[in-house]
Amino acid sequence: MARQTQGAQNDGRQRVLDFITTYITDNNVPPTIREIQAGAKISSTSMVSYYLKDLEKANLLDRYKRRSRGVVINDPHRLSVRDMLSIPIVGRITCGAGPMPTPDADVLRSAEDRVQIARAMVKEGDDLFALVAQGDSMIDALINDGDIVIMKKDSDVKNGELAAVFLTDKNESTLKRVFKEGRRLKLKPENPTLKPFYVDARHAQIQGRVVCVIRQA
Amino acid sequence: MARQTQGAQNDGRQRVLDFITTYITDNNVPPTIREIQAGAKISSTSMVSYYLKDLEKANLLDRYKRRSRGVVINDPHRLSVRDMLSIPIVGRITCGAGPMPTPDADVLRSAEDRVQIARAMVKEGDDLFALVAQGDSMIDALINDGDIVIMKKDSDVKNGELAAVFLTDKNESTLKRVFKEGRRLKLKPENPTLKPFYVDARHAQIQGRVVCVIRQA
DNA sequence: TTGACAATAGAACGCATGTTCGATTACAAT
DNA sequence: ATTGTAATCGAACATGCGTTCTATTGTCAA
Repeated sequence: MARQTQGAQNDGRQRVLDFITTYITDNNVPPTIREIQAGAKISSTSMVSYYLKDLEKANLLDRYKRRSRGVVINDPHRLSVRDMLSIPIVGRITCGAGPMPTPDADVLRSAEDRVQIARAMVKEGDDLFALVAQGDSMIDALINDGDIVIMKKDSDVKNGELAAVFLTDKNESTLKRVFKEGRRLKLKPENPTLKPFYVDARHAQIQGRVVCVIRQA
Repeated sequence: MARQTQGAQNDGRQRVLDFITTYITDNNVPPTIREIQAGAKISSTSMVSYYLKDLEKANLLDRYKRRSRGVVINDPHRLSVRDMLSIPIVGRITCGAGPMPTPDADVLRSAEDRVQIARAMVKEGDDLFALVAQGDSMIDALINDGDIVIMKKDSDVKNGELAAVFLTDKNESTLKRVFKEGRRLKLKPENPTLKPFYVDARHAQIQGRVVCVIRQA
């Protein structure tokens, strides 16, 4: 059974751990020993050090020795800013007439609206931009009005990837799964109830590959 | 025109700013003056201080006086851990027979798989859980096999919200926009090409509201 | 009780780190 | 050249902050 003091000690330990956690999320910086002492109501810095050593042994946190604010929470679920991407929304897609807006450097930088997504959600983090779907014209790609489509700029895609294709003869863009079949492209709607169709590869121009679709309620 | 030295100074300033930015994303902690000095190749700590004062005046960063590592980048695009949510994936939905898995406390805590999304993406951050769509049975909700559906647990929804409804007489769940019309519910597919249908409110049980749908390529 | 040991205090020690300041150099305008 | 100002340097100074050490108390087992 647990000793009486064990309870008190765990209390202190827990308070320290909790304080550090909330302090980091609030301040984006770990606290100092003395800040922990004050915030977690510990009676002395040596007690904080004592608990810290304990928590480190229990693998609940890591420490950088002799470095100021050198304590990090050891939680696999814990997120860091590295895990997030902020992607500029460069325009709208109608999937109707005309090519879709392509992002140049200026637009990317000046973009006010952005989507934040987890880096884990996409394989590659470069050359990404986002578009807002407009209208019902992309139902067959399972994309609804208002959906945010995150794309990677690319002029070529692998077989079976969902991509934006500009059809020069029809002067319109469309989102389909692309399969190269000799001189023609098979364009397969994302909607499995619809049939694929075929176009001449010379009249099709790949604009980018769909990386992620986000629909907010 | 700019002076010759102006260029050199801006170089230093820029190097300092860049170093701080990358240091923070790498270490989750701002650097010390001397770390900046070494990392940005500045010749003395007083020069770092000089640049820092400049950058602060230019509103590119904020500082906490006399605090170790007391420098923060002032970038509205910059994210912090507060901006993110980590949502447990509690199971799969087939939208076929049976109710969909509902999350109890145990499942939530033990969930290994999680989705990270920006807090800005959802209005409320509590009581969220995620499901992975399975099969093609939710095409009329514009949800595809493998999509991640983020839901808020709730037994009631506002008119017009996309919700998971369990139909007791058919013993199956479905995702539809729900409109209360007296004693019956209008269930409208998210797919605008499909017609809504009606059920008796006594045979329908709302399980939660769809907050966000994420499709990865 | 007594011995062993965890828990606690308090303070001092020493390196880490932000700050300051006088001296020096570089450059542009006069 | 001269002068004013920005840029730079080096070093000292003053805290900030982690660490350590000794002494004391509390608790359990024998």
